[in-house]
Amino acid sequence: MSGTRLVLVDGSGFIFRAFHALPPMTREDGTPVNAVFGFCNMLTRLLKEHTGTHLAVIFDAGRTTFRNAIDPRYKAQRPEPPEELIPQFALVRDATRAFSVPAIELDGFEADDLIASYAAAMQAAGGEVVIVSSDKDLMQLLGAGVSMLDPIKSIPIGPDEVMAKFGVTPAQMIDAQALMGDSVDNVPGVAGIGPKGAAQLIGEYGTLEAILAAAASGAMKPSKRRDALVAHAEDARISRQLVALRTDVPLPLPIEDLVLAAHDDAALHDFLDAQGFKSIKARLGLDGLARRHDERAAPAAPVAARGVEAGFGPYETIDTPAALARWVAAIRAAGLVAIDTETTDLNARRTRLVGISLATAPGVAAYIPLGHELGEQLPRGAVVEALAPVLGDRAILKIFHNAKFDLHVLAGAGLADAAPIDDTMLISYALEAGAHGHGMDELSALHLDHKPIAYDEVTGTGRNRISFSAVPIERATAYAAEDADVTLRLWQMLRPRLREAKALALYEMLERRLVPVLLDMERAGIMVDRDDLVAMSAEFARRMDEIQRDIEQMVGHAFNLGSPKQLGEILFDEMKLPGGKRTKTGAWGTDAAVLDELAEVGHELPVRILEWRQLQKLKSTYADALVTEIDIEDRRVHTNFAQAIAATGRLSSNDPNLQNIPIRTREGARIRRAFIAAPGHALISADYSQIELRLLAHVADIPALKASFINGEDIHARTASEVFGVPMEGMDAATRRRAKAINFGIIYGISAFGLARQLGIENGEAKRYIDAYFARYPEIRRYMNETREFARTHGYVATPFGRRCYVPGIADKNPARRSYAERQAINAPLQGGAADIIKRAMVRLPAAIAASGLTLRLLLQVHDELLFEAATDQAEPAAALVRGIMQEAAVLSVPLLVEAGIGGNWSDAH
DNA sequence: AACGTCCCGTAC
DNA sequence: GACGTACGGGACGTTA
Repeated sequence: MSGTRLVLVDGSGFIFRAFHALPPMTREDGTPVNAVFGFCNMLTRLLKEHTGTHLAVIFDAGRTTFRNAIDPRYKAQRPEPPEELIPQFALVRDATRAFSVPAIELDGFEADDLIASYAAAMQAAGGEVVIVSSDKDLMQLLGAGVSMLDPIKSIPIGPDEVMAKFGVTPAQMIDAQALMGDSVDNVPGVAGIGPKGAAQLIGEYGTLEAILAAAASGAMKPSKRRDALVAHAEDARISRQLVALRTDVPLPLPIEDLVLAAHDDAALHDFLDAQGFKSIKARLGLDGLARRHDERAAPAAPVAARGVEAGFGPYETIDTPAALARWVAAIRAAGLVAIDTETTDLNARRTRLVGISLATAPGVAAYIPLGHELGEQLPRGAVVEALAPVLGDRAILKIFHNAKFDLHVLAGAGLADAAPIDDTMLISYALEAGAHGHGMDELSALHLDHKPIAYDEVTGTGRNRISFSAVPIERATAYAAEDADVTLRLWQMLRPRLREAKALALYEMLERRLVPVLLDMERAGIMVDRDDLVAMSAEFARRMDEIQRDIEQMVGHAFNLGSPKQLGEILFDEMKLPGGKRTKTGAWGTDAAVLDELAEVGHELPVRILEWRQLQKLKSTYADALVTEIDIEDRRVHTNFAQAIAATGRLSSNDPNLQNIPIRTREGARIRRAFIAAPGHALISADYSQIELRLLAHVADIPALKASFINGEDIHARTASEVFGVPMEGMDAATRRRAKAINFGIIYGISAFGLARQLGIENGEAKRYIDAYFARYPEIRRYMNETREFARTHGYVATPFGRRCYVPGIADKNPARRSYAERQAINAPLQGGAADIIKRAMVRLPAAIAASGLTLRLLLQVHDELLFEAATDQAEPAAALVRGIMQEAAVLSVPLLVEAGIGGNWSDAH
C-alpha cells in the first residue's frame, strides 16, 4: 500500500472545537449550524488540497466504551453538550455523507481508538496517515508515516510541536498524560503534576514505571511530588490504560473502501442549500445547479458564514458580557488569538486604549469598543478582567502585527502580562528584509490579495482628522476587526515559511525575544538636561543672527539662508564663484563638500555659511526638537525603536531619533552632554570596536586581516602600512586617515569615484589605492565577486547568522541601479552580521542582569553601542558584566572587542 | 492648510 | 549617476 495516503478526520473532536471557535449561526429554520458550517469548510479544503488518496471521518459512538470498565469515573462527570450543539451531531454525519465520504463509528470505542487502529493498519501496510485533529490524545500516534494536521489553523502538528507544547516526544505522550491526568475526561493522573512536571519527570527517568519505581524506592529525593507519586501510583497506572489508545479495534470498513470518490454534485448541492451555505456552494462551483426539489432561490448565507470562509467581514461588536464570555471561550478553544488595539494617538507610549479587536480564525473576528465617545460599551474593568487570564495564559498564543505597539498600549490599560506572542511584522521581516515593507496593509495586499480599510479612511487626515475615540462604533468595528482578521491570516500564511526559509531560529531566538527588551528600553527612556538644551538653543540663535548679518553684508542683500536654492543662485549666478556643481534636479549644489572647496580657494563667505548651517542643524534638529520630546512625568526622552525597517537587520530609531545624536564636532558634543544619568546613577557606554571590519575578516576569510585583529593591532595603521608601504611606527595622521577611508570604503562596496570624493583626490589615485588594497588582501576581491554572484542567483545575500537581506535591483538592466544593488549586497552581510551580534547580546542581557543583582538597565542601542544606566557605586562591575556579554555574543575567527566607559553624561561615558 | 519631494546633515 | 544603513528639518512646489 505504499503510495497510499489515508486522511482520517477526527469528526467528534472537530465538532466541539468548531462549535466553540466559531460564532453562532443558524440556518433559515433556526437550527444552529456553526459547527456544521466549519466542518463543511474543512472538508472542502481537504478535498481541494488533495491531501490524500483515501479519506474517512471518524466519530465517537455512544457514551460508554471499554474505558468505563477500567475506571467507572472515566468521563463520568462530563457535562451534557450545549443545547445548540446537539442537533449538529447528526447534521455533521449527514454532511459527511453528502460529500460522499465514509463516516465511521463503532460501538464501545472512541473515535481515537478507531483512528489509532486504522493508523496501525496503514503503518503495517507501508502507507501514510494524516490525522486531521488537534487533540493531544492523538499525539501519541505521531511517528513514521503518521502526521497530524490542525483542522482549524491548517497547520501541521509534528514531533517538534509536541515537544514545544508538552516537552516530551510523541512516544512519551502516553506516560506524560498518565501523570498529568485530564480534568475534562476525569482521568485522575497524579495530583499536583501538570504538563511541566510530567515532562521534567519523564526527561529525568524516561518512563512512567521508572518514575514510580524511583519514587517508591527512595531514589527520588523526598518532596511533596514524591509523596504524591507514591500515593497515586495506582491512579497513574489506571490513567495510563485510559489514555493509551487501542490499535486492535476491528475496522468497520476496509481501507480500500475509503478511497476518495467523486461526490454526487446534486446531493451535495441540496445539502448545502438546505443549510444556507451559499459561499461553500460557490467554492465548490455548485452555484449553477438548480435545486432538485425546490426551485426557489437559496436563502442568503448567514452573515457569519461569509466571514468564516474567505470574506473579510462583517464582524461582530462585543458589547455584552455574554458575547465577551463567548469570545473568551472561543479563544481558549482555538488556543490562539490575533489581537489589535485601537488608540487615541499613533505614539504607543502616550496613547490611550480605545478598543481591542480579536480574531480566532479567518473571517472570525470581533471588536470590543472601550473608549468611544458614543455608544453602548462594556466597562473597561470588566473587559480587562475577562481578558487578563487569556493574555496571561502561556498556553494561548497571542498574535500581533507590530506587537511592541500593542504591548505598550495593553500595559497602559493594566494588561501587562501577554506571553507568548508572535508578531507577523517580525515574521515577514525575518523572511524578507529588504524585499518590501512590512506594514499590515502592504503585506495584506501582497499575501492575501486584499486591501484592508485604511486608517486614514476612518479618521480622516490633516485638519479633519478625528481621534479614533470619535469614530462611530460600527465603523470602528469594520476597520479594527478586519485588522485582527488580516493579522491572523498573515500568521497562517507566513509562520510556516520561517522553517522553509531557514529563518525560524532568527525569528524565535533573536527578533521575537528582542520585543520585550526594546519595550523596556523605550519605557525607560533617557534623562536630558532641559535647561541646558534651552540655553544652548538661545546661544545658537544669537550666534546665527550674528553670522547672518555678516553674510548679508558680504552678499549685499538679505535672503533666506536656509534655502539652498537661493544660496546656490547667489554663490554661482550672482557672485560667479568657481566650481559650481548641479544637483540631479539641475539646481546648484551647496552641500558641505562644495562649500569646503570654495573655502579652500580662499573665500570667506562659504566658511560663514558652514558655521551657520552647523548651528542651524544643532538648534533645530537637536536642541529644539529634543526639548519638545521630554516627557513631563519623568523628564526623560523616550524613543521608538523600529525593528522591521532597515534592509540589513539594523534597528532604527524615531520620534525622536536617538541614534544620530552628534558626537564628532565640539559643538555637537555639547548636545550629547545634555544626555545625563539620573541622580545617583551613571551612564555606561559599551561599543564594539571595528565590528564590521572584523566580520569582513571573518566572512571573507582574510588571513592577514584576521592576524591583525588577533594581535590587537591598530587596524587602520596596519592597512596604511600594507597599502602604502610605510612602517607602522611614526605614521603620520593623514596616511592613517586615508587607510581608514579605504577600510570604510571596502565595507560599503568601494568604487574609485566614491573613495576619490571621500578623500578629495583624483579618481585615478583612488583607483591605485584600491588596486593596492586588493593586491595586498586578494581574498577581498574573491569575497566581493562571490557575494555579487550569490545575490544575482538568489536575489538576496545572507549574514553569517542566516539573516537574508534582499537586494531587489541586483538584476536591473540599468547599470547604475545594478551597481547600487551590488554594493548593497557586499555591505549587507557585514552591517547585518553586526546587527545580529548586538541583538544577540541584547536578548541575553536581561537574564544576566537579573542574575547579577546589579541595578542596571539598558537605555539605548546605536548600532554598535549599548548605553546603560547603573547605580553609581555599581558602575564598574556593571560595565564588566556588559563587556563580557557583548564580547561573548558570537564566536568568530577573530575576537570581538568591546570598549566600555562610565560617565555622568553620554559624552563623558565614551 | 496639507502633503510630497528635494536638499542637506547627523549618526554608525 | 556618484562607497552602505537610517531619520528628520526646512524650503518649496503641488494639491485640496
